[in-house]
Amino acid sequence: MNEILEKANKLGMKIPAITSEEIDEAVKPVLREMEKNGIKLDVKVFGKLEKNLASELDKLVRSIHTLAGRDFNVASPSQLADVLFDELKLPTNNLKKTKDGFSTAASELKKIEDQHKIISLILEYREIAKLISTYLKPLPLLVDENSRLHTTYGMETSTGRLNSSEPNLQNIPIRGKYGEKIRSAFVADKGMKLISADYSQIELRVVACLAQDRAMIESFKNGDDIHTQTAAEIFGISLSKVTSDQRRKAKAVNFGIVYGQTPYGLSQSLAIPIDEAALYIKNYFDIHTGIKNYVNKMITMGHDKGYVETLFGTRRYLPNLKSHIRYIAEAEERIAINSPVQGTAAEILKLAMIELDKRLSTEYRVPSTKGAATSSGLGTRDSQLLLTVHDELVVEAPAKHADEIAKLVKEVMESVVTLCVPIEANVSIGDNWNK
DNA sequence: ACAATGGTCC
DNA sequence: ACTCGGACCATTGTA
Repeated sequence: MNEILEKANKLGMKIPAITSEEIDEAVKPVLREMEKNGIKLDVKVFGKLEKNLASELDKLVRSIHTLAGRDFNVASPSQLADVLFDELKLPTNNLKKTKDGFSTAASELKKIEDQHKIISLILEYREIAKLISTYLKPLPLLVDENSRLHTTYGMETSTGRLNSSEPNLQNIPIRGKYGEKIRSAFVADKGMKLISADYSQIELRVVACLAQDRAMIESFKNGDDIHTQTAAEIFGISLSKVTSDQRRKAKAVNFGIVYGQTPYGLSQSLAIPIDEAALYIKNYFDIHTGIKNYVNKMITMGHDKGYVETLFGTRRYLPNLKSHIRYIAEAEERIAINSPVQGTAAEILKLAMIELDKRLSTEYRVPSTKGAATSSGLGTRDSQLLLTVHDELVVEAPAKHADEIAKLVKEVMESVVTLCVPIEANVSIGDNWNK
């Protein structure tokens, strides 16, 4: 048993006596089953959306060419940079540079969005082109005879997370103008429902416990809105005075904590001055001394042992920690901070998958030898795990028993480990992945 | 075939 | 001078 686990159990957390290697062995067959199950895609919805967006895209290209004064390939960053910065002479003050010339990344273009009408059109072009080329066109070509998509899950990431490829079903759009529409095309089969369950702030809860951060543990125990709580702390105001913009900034601070926060990184993600970002971080660490200690501890451990590890013992080796090139060493420090958190969260989800698969097959699955209902009253089809997206599980279940199975999913996810704070899963039932 | 750039997700 | 953690994939443009 590793140090972290020993200490965790002493602190009253109930952590199963199992190693990361054993978790991985046990989750493998579950993954193979999920791959075989697949998820149904409503190809018609995709077809209609593609048609509509293709014509949108066409209009956008024409408008962009008109505003530019000539035809060019909007999808080419180098041609686009020529048009924007050489020909239209848009300001390049705060813009990041690439190897040759200025960046045309969306985050950079947003800084000059009010300088020319063409910018917002380009951003819209990019959004739509992305959806068509990455999702709307390729995915329908991959469905089987039952219109189901089958991904391949891998376990070779450096933190212990799972990955999904061919196709990747872990980056299906959810935000933006068309995210919901795309997700709604992932549907339950006839007579079935999709149950989607995601952990709420699992990584922050994990780091609160790994770091034994008093303030954060208190917040989670109280069931506070963690981002509002953080806003009150870093702005030095009372909870009721927190504005939505302050909450947004605090949310970025909380995300940053898990990534190994730097003033520069926070300033980039919020598009604010570095000084301002540095102040937020300072204020945060003044209150969250546990987190501050955790950060130092992981870096020290990385230096002493050459690796850091998760609750269940997944190791991340850190050969670059002693690099004399500053930014290389600093990047490795952020990895040292993030890996135990991201990796532990991944282990918790794997444990939930293993347990849920077990419960679904013993309690809610029709024996394959018979087509008839069982004593549990289920119909002729199984309930089954379909997808895993880092902190989310998607299950397909007979409509008649969706409520019951949704309760089981939530129960399993929330009790598979007992951390120092409650872990909460939000569950929804619907005909598609949207809800 | 491969690197660079950009973008989607957690 | 210059970066935030982990993935996968599309397109462009060069080799």
